[in-house]
Amino acid sequence: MVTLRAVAQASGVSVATASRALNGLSNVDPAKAQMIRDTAASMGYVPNAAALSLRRARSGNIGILYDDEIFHDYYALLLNELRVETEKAGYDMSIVSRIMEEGGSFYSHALSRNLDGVVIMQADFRSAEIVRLANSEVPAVIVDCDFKDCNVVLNANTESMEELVDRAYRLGHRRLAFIHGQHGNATDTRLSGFYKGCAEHGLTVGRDYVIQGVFHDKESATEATGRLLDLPEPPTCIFYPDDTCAIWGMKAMKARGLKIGRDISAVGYDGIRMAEMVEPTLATWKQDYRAIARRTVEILCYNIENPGTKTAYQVCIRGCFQPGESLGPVSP
Amino acid sequence: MVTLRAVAQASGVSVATASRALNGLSNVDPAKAQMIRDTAASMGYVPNAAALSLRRARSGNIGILYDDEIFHDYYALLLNELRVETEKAGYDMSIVSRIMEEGGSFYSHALSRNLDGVVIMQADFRSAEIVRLANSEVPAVIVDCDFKDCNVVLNANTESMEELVDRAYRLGHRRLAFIHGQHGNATDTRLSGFYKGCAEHGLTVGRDYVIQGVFHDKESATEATGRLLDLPEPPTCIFYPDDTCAIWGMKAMKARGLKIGRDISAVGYDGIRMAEMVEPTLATWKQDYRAIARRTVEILCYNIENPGTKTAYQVCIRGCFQPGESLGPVSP
DNA sequence: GATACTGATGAAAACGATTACATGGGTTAC
DNA sequence: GTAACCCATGTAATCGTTTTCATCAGTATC
Repeated sequence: MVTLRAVAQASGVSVATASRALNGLSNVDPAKAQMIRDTAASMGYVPNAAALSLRRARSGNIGILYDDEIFHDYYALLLNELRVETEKAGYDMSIVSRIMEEGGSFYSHALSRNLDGVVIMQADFRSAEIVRLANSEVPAVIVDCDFKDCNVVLNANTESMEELVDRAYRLGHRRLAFIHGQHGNATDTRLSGFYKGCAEHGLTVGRDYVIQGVFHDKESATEATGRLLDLPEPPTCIFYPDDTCAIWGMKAMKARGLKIGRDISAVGYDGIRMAEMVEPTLATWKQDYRAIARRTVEILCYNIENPGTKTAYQVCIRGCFQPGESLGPVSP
Repeated sequence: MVTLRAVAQASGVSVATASRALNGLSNVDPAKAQMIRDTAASMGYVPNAAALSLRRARSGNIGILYDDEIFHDYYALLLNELRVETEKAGYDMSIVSRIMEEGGSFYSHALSRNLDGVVIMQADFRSAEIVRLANSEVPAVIVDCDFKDCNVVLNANTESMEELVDRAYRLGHRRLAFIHGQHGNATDTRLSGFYKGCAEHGLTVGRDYVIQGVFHDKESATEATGRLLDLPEPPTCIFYPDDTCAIWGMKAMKARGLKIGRDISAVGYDGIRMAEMVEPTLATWKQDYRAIARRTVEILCYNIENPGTKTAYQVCIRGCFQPGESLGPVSP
């Protein structure tokens, strides 16, 4: 590790001058500055991040927090965009999960690591720990969970569900079912959009038509789909908590010999890549991953660069309907 | 940020004693030590990682390096397991991609960030930069590329392709085609396994039956599949560079009215989750993501904890065949 | 009772950078 | 010719830890 001191010695100047030259400060003789920069480059000098971080209480690191299961497509896609944006903004991205907790906490971890800011991407939003972190002095942005007095970037769950219902309605569907995920912000807002959309068209939603499932889960999707299809008056269109569930659901439909898009329709959520790969292609709601990441990092950076001014942005990213063969006109 | 000095003052001892107490060193009065620990806890003291890192030239950070496209399932799954393992080993995981490069390099980035070690997960392995990093004093493990004198964790590409060919052969397939990815370690070793497997069974492989495609790419998979099916004597079984390509290929087959698993067989690679979700399910080679990650981190940690002893482990992770409906007996 | 030893504690250096302040030579102004 | 000023440069403090070394009281040994 070649230090600034070494560069200074090699250049025959003090560390102060070397530092100034390398940082391009004005008050140093241009010729000498160039010489210093050259020697630094030739020696392969790179500033020590730890020293910098110590000196200016800034680490240049942004932490991405989540519980687990990063590999689901939604998270993978989002994470990828977050990485692009954080790097664009000049930060490194550390992903921190829960496993390391042996008495440690997200909050103290953030503090100890000097994380300049954190993105809470997926977590048990009801845990005291998350609440503490979100309301602490550490700049934070929460994705897809509506926290009071915090920066949140939300998906327009209610509006999107409404639009999906509307699209189904306009294709003639009148008996709509919704298999939703575990309760929480995302599910609750989606449910609300679902009911709202139905109400707007004067559709009654039977109690049996709304089933709680499990996000990304094969068994639950298969079972719930079966239960709906067994109803005396089965739905003509089923909404799923996410694309993965929808695809498993479609498998269950096919297994019963139903022709998807004609006998029955299926609608996913998230717009993962698989949606266009399955057959039939899955109609779904495509999240705008790039926009989510961009706004998240934007807000986070603003909070980092303006310490003291705690903001509470509430941004909503809409996304858009992604057509697919799985949603067809209701058969007469 | 509550510092050690503050804790020491509050406890009425020197920072040295406070440090010793918190680190559980023996030479401090037990009662006093407990008192110090209590005050530290009550004040919410957390050690400053930057200071630690500066003091002990260790950051507790492991860097995961790759070019881009982290969101493909293979990388997402691997990344997830890597995270689990690094956290188990007590490290944080930073993902570093290429975008930040504005004259900066992976190598100097690793140096400046005090990264204790790096995993080179995906990159242009021919670039001078990667070669320099891999051969530098920074502990490094390379995944799925065979570097001389470096720690590498490889997939048993040759053996797995051989086994896949053998399985197809035993199902009666005699005309095997291989759409492979861009050249590089993975592709070359797979090709070698493919030819070896064919040779063992005395199969001749026509020049037209081996096509260079593009990893994870829809267009290339579709086009190459079409080209193979248009041959006067089309293959009875097509191997693909990865599952994504195989799935697109299957779509092309279906589009021609072929019944997959009977008229034609398709075999993927990687064993991503989508493989069991498509219809027909995709026969593929399932990577042992957990084992890859475990060994990678294990070797990396060994190198970190034994500085100076540069190892050059060559570990091979086998994975296993994952059956699927897409590979069936050849029709008579 | 003097000497050596032990064990707890504190003072201070060190890690590698930035930066406030001091210094000193050269220029300008009267 | 002297005062005032400017600009380049160096000295040293600082960030929060760990750790070496010194100190000092108490105890054991002869």
